[in-house]
Amino acid sequence: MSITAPTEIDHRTSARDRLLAAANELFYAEGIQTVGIDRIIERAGVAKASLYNHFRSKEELVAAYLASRHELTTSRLAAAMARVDDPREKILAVFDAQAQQFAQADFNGCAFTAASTEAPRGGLVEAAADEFRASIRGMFTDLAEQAGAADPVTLGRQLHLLYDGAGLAARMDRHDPGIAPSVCEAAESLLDVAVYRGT
Amino acid sequence: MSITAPTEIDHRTSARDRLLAAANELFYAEGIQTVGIDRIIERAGVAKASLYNHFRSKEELVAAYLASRHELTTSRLAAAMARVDDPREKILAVFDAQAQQFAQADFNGCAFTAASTEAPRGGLVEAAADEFRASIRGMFTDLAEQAGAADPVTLGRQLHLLYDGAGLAARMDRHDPGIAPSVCEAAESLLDVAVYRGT
DNA sequence: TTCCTCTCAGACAGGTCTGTCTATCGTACG
DNA sequence: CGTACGATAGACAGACCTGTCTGAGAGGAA
Repeated sequence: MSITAPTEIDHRTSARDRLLAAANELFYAEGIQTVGIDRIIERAGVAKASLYNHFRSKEELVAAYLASRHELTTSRLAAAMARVDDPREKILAVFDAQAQQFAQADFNGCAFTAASTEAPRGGLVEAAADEFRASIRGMFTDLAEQAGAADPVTLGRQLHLLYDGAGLAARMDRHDPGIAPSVCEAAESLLDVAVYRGT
Repeated sequence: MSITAPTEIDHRTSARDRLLAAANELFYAEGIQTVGIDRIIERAGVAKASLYNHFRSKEELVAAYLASRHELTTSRLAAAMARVDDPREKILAVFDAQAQQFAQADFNGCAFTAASTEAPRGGLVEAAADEFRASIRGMFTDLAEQAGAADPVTLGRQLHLLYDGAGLAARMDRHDPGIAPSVCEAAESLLDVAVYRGT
């Protein structure tokens, strides 16, 4: 855990990007309340006035951090789905991509869930979380429909439940390696029953 | 909630109980970081010195709050399970009891999950969360075995994943009424596949 | 009575935080 | 060359936090 230079700060990149990178690292690893503005600007190598020049408040910085997470996660899932053709395999590819995240050393659960428990209700964080969840939900519902589920809305919901539970358990149980296989098995079971195909 | 009897001992436990009740309300509804000691003692009608007479620190008060939650939740689930005989119905009774919690107006997700995202790693909160999760996991594994699952450990894990996901989704999606039925259906599907019984 | 213990109300210290402001520095551009 | 602008370092205000301490009150026990 080298405090000195965990990430090389490239002063050619804009102050805004450096702030977002620092926010990503620190907010995700340690939480929003415990990481103060001073730590962000120190890591980013940026003056405090510059931060408040790019973002009106800490909450806006948090919202930008979540927006970047949203983009990163959905594009990663989209890439995983694009690698296969069969809808059923696309669903499994999503859970596979999720499992790869669990294996990362810096994995710390869903950023939106964590931010939502720390932020006040009705703010920018809640809005960002709602948007993210709607996106994931839509993805699963579409996949359920393509896979031929009799009730795509319900199967989409169930897959989302599984996705949520997996992310939460992986954080709470600290990378328990037994989670990922159980998740994939469960997804297949839910699929089988919903598509009425038998095992 | 014991009625106050004017003995010395009851006065002592009364202050402690009032503090725990206040902690339960405020920590659960608003989070641990955002609720300060002053709000706790004001709600409990207790002096600050009395709080630090009963608990060495805020973290210890939080740990006591989580311990009371642990006891409350596990006894509620045990009562729900005791009402039926068939192991399969016991499993559904657990998810039914959980769904009843979702319907409560003050439901705000899993207290252990929330506390864990706010607390530093390696403290009393993490220990309490680990204990709680192990208890729930053991319950599901036992039920899976009683239900005749071919692989009770895996089914127990999957039911736990479902339980986690349901609690998380119910908070993030703000009591979406579609969650509970989907959870029960999913539990049945997982059971059916694991017990090899067909639908 | 006197003592002893618990309680209350609140001041206080020492630290944190966000957001604003000043004052200086470097550099691009007219 | 001169000017304008963005960035920097850091002080500052105002609010919050936890945990300690003081002083006083109430009630049971010797």
